[in-house]
Amino acid sequence: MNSELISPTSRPAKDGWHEIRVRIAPSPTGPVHLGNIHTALFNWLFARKYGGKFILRFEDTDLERSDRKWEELIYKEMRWLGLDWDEGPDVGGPYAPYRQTERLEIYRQYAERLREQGDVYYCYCSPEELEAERKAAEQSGTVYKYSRRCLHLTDTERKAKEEELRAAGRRPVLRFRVPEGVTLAWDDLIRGRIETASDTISDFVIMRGNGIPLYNFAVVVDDITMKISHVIRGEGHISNTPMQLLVYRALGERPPALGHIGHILGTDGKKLSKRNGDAYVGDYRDRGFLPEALFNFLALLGWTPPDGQEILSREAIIEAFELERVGKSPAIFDLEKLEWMNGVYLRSLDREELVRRALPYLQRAGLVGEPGELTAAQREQIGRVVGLYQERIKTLAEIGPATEYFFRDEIEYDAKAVQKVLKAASRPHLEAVVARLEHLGAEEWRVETLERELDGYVAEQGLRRLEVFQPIRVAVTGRTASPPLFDTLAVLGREKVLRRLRYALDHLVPG
RNA sequence: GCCGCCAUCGUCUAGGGGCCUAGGACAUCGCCCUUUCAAGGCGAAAACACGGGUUCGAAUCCCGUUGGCGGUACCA
Repeated sequence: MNSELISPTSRPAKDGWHEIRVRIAPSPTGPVHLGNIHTALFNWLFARKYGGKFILRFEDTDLERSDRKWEELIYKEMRWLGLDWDEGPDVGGPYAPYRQTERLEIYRQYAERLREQGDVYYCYCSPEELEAERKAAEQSGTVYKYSRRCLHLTDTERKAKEEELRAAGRRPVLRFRVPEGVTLAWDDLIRGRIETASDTISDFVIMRGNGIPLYNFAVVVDDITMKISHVIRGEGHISNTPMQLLVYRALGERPPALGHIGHILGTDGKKLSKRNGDAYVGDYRDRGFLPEALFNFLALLGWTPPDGQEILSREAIIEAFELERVGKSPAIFDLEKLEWMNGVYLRSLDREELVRRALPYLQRAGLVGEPGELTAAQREQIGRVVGLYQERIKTLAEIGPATEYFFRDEIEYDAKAVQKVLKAASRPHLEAVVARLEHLGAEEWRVETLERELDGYVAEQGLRRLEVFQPIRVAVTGRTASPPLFDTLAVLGREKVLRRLRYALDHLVPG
């Protein structure tokens, strides 16, 4: 058995790696999936931890689905999360180009070399013929492997096939000749040794007739030519690895260190999708999650720092990050924990920063104008409002609905709240409150004075605060739950409060 | 079907033969604080998938079973 294909398990910067070079190679065919950004994060952390390079490269050989707009989105999401890259299509680098469709000549040369060595051969089979082979294998219950009929063609047969294809306006594909009796093995950075017998692998296509390379070939050529030292990717790639090892071997190259991390799954244990939770990075931005919270949360999916700390700054995560502490089992994405963590980060923001982050969401809710057009006074007022909700929201998207009653003149009254609290029995209390508050001028409208008046009334009448406060609360906010009453009244302002109190007096329900 | 990977509370995980009557976090429940809602404090409930080995001793090592996931493409 041939076992020389072991890739190094060495730790970086400890034995002989001149430079740590890792990469993330997404295909720009759609929105950025959380799983991809998770993989990107781990690569980024690894590079940053060991002073290596983090490279961004696009695998855009799926011509049908690849689009520049998706490339732009990848840039955007990476920047949003704070994952910066040292080399990439936009910033260039010593191993440019970083887009596979611009590297076709490179693949052609490597393919040509493999052909000269006899490691690949032309295959003229049509999709229909291959399909028939597969069907036959399936029916006879044997494992499907390409028949290799094109490998054994005589010269005249080959000529004929060539003509046939040319007439149809097509060219043959290049197929890899998988050797028999070889053990393809590597010591996975996070799973230990993994082995596969080459006999279980069918001769795979490495290049289409049109010169577009296929994944298992292009990825190897890119990693070789870009001098990638460590490949950290999702466990879905484990089954591709043996084929890639074959290509490295044929090319006489030592494979990079390989590490396969677990996938991120939805709550049903299946791949993340709309059904079991949002799958794309942008979804989480829209829902009001802070990038630093998502960063922290994603880092903890499949990795834990030695001290078990959960709330960690970006710097602390880089500092503590070790591939040795990355787990191998898949992780279910727990939205509730993310929400908790987002709340923690939200609460840690200072007032000014909170306003800055909340503004886009308030705007989207139609409650405030363009950030640039706000007066200092308006900004100040927004600050007071969001301040009241800072420890009451888990995501920024909640800020609009939560604070609506501060911004609108007309508010919506929750029907159940009205039924329960705004009863005729509260009339004397509300009237007394209006009478007391009316005397307060706008300049006296402060938490202390409001507290003095309202508590004064409660004390004089020997009431419980709740009896008086809840009707007021529902009258001015439309609901039974709000920030502390005095604060709410103070921020709401004299005019809105008195107007709503009077309105409520006109609309009390029986009881 | 075949090949491969994975398997500790509902979830994320600690644990790498005795320190485990299995620890932490989220969620849940209870109590405290309290003008409501939060936040915060305290506490409770909750797991080593199953079966064989190895060993004086197994959550930790080995084998099998079961389950989940992935691959089996001229997708990446």
